[in-house]
Amino acid sequence: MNIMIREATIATGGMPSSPPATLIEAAYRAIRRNIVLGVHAPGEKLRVEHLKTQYDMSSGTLREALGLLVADALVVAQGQRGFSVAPMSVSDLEDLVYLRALVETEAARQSLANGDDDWEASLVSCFHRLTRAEERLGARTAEAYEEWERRNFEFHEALVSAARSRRLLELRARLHLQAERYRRLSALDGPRPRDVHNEHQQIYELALKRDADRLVEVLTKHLQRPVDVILKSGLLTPVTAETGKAA
Amino acid sequence: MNIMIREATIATGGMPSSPPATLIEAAYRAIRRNIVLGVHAPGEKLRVEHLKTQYDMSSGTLREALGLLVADALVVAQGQRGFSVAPMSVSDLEDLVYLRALVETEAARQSLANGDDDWEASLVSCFHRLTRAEERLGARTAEAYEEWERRNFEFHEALVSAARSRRLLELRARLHLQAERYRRLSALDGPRPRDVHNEHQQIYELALKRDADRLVEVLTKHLQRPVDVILKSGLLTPVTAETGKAA
DNA sequence: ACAGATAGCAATCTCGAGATTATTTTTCGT
DNA sequence: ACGAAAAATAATCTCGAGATTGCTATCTGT
Repeated sequence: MNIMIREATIATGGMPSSPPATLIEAAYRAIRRNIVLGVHAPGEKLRVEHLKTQYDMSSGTLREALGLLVADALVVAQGQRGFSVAPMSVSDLEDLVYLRALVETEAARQSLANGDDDWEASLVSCFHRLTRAEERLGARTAEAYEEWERRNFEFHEALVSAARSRRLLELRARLHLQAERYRRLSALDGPRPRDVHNEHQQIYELALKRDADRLVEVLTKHLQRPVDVILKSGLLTPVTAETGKAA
Repeated sequence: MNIMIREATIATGGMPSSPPATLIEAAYRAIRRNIVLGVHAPGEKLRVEHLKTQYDMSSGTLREALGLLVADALVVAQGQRGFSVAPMSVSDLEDLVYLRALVETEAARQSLANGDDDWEASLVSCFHRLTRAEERLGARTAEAYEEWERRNFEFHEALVSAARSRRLLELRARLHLQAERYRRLSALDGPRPRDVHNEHQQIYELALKRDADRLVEVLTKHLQRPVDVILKSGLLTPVTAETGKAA
């Protein structure tokens, strides 16, 4: 009846992903993508009835998909008052970046301690690809940005991939996903390719030198940067999108 | 029709909890409790059909409850092959304790940095109650143990309660919940009240002295202790309940 | 005119049956 | 007798309708 829906509404969220086996997963990815892209604004109420017409699925399926999104902290469930998109705010961003710095730096420390030759090889490879993507970023095209985003993700993933703690890596992935909405926001203001590349270069070199302490410093700054961009650009007003109609 | 089910099957999971507003939450708590208590063994397949007769609920409701438990990492969903209780293993325990140490010590650092007079007061109060509960632990009754567990929880909660990061505290709570199964296991081998009390005393004093570095040391050891107990007692065999029939 | 209460409405929560998929058992061929 | 394919079985996944709950607007009384 509505099988092609999968092909139509689903899009890989940027990172490599296996095809969705179940309808729930399909709905989950579709809604997640639309939240990250801002189609569903922060604070917006997600009425199942309305979503049913939008995604052409049954209420039960959508409910379960929303449940998965609640686990990702992209949707909040208000008791028996339905669901709504998780609000964005400056304090939430600061909290998120703080925890990401903690987790990301710890994962990096583990990686530096455990990384073998294969790890180094993949880091070298990913850094090379990232550098090329950063060069192409001058074109200011959407495709170039998409590729840079993917390469950036892969580079940071390769950096921490030698960490042994399964939970730490899962947590890192979840926080990365939560940060994606804010990342989109800071990208609107225009990135500063040169500074970003310099930081990546430092991270790369320090990682190969196994200088964990200095790497942690640079990584922390690297994660902090988008916060400053967003704050100074005023894209995120102090009180943001509570009811869904802000500037 | 079956309203009294709530009263019958639901039991507060140990920590203070508001009455469940929705049936899903009721099912969630009931199943969670049974997993923590070991009624549902690690690795056991949770067939919805079977659970339906056990909890007297509809399949949809149980599915959503299981979804919530997946978010807590107490249940794993294997694609479209149904749900099963998250397995327990030595490596999983080590991973869990490692991350708990990271999160708990970081939260403690934040608390020491931000804690005001009210925080100190609640810490003093909780430590006092915990001490009394530890004295009563000599009775070896189930009630005494239940109370000690509650006081222990409250003491550690009070310790980190001044931390500002919302996500950090939520993560901490989630990890605490995941650790509860292993805690039950180590409790079977018999606790060593004297050592535990000594550690609590140290933690208490170092917290009031705001000696973060030494507190982190003691806290880490404190969290590590149950691991040693479980390993030495052999309660957790190296290969555990993967499929129910070890390899 | 304002406050409280009641009636109506909308959305959610809950449920059981049908469709789809994975697993097991049986059967056939070599 | 052993291996592989196919049918039967059992579970899950999906769906739409009914019951319950929360919210809103109107109405009445002071």
